[in-house]
Amino acid sequence: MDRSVDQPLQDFLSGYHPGDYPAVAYATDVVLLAVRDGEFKVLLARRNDHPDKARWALPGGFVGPSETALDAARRVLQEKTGLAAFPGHLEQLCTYSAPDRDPRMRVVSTAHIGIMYQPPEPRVGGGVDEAAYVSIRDIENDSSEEYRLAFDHARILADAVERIRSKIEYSATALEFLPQPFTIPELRRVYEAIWGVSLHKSDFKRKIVNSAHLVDRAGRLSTDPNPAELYVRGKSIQLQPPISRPVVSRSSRSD
Amino acid sequence: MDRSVDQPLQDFLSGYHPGDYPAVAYATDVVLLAVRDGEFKVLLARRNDHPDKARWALPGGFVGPSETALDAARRVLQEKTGLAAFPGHLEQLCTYSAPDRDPRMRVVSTAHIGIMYQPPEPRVGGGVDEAAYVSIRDIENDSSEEYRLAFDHARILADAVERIRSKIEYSATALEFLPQPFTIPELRRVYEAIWGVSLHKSDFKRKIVNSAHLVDRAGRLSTDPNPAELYVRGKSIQLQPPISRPVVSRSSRSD
DNA sequence: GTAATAGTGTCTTTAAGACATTATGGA
DNA sequence: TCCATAATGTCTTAAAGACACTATTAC
Repeated sequence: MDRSVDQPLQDFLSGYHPGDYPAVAYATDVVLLAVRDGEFKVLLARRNDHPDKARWALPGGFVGPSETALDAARRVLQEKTGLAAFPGHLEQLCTYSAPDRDPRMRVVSTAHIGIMYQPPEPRVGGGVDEAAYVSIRDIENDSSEEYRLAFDHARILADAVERIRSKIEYSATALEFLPQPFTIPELRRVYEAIWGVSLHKSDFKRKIVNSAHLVDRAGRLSTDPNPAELYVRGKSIQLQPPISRPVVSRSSRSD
Repeated sequence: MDRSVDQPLQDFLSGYHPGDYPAVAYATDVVLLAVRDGEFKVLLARRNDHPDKARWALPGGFVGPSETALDAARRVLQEKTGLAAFPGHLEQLCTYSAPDRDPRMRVVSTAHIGIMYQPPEPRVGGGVDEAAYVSIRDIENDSSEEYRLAFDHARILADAVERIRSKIEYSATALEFLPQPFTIPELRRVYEAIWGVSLHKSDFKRKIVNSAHLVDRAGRLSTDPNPAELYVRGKSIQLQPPISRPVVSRSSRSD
């Protein structure tokens, strides 16, 4: 336990001496998730410089001196999507602090999960030549090196995906993937895309509609063949009792 | 959106220029939770210097240059408990990055939750005069200023407590508060202390024992009046189906 | 004996899971 | 007419929640 700059608890609690603490670069990485074309996808940008040149990476950036990490994540999303204000859900995922996670210098990064409905085509430029929404399943089942992400971003993405797959079991998070109003079958397809399974229609509807104050009815105005009833979010952010995720969680649907 | 050092995404993805990024001090705060004397408690240390002099605070410290935040949290716990190796459960909670959360300078802190069985009396010294395990309920119901914590530690503690109250519903986390082996009634008292409710004995036992591979039987060796059966952790880290927390979550039990 | 605690059994209500059936409108 | 999709109804099995009861030992 002999560390060169091993700053014990007491220094933090009883006073500090400017310069005694190790400084780090503080950044954020953003996992923007969406269901596009019936598939669970993530926004990636291809690196065009070393290290990990030409690999796919999560969008990210440094946190400014007057920003919180959440502010910085929101700004990164605005820049990448081109939207004036990021309209979706944004939450903190986890902080990655391995000293060697970036070979250039010490960068501590607080990753965030963003969720929005139908994000526009990503912006390129400013040093990024290629950005795209990539299928999560393609990344998970990647046997080539095509989708081996830069830095520790594979780990970050896996953590984000698992967080969301778990969270939609017991919360209203899945509604973030849809516009308002939405139909129950649309919501079911969100679950099916995220979990990679197919769900029974009637059981699914019963669970959603019976969960207290999760969704409220909002008429029936769709122009579909057989128009489904419309719903909007209710005041509850919990799905109780939870909807249980089938055991298989990847590559088990229509392939 | 005019920020003085507003480092856009492209700088991070396409290269960097040393010195262009804002440096921060990186720290960890630790919420060490335990059930002691039948009460849900947290380890606090009283500050003996400004700012927030004489207020209770969470133990914490800077993250060393070769440490992860988790390493630093483990080290802080070793120092505070006096144990050679922290024997309990340790997980990341959340990162707090408000620019003004410490009035002295910018300190970004990744908070952690520690859980252990029967932590020893905390160590004092090294600039800390008083450290104690304080009842969560006393903090939550504090009408005086006695337990107004330093910095943003009230928020961190509230987040940690809610995380654990929620997590024991669906995971094996509650077992971390007990030694091995343990009895079902002991485990029930852990739930009762954390949630601040009383639970039905038979229903509780049925849920725990029926949850697949959560606990395994390990004989009956207790010296209690009517010795209860002993159990050890099973291989499952999930409690499925979850055990639902009663609606009231504070100050509703024996007071 | 009484009190305290551990454990068992059971009954009712509720939800889950599977599946059959009806309704609507387009190709 | 056939097909795709939305919605309803129902039947069986399993779990939740409430509660009654027995067993063991300290006092």
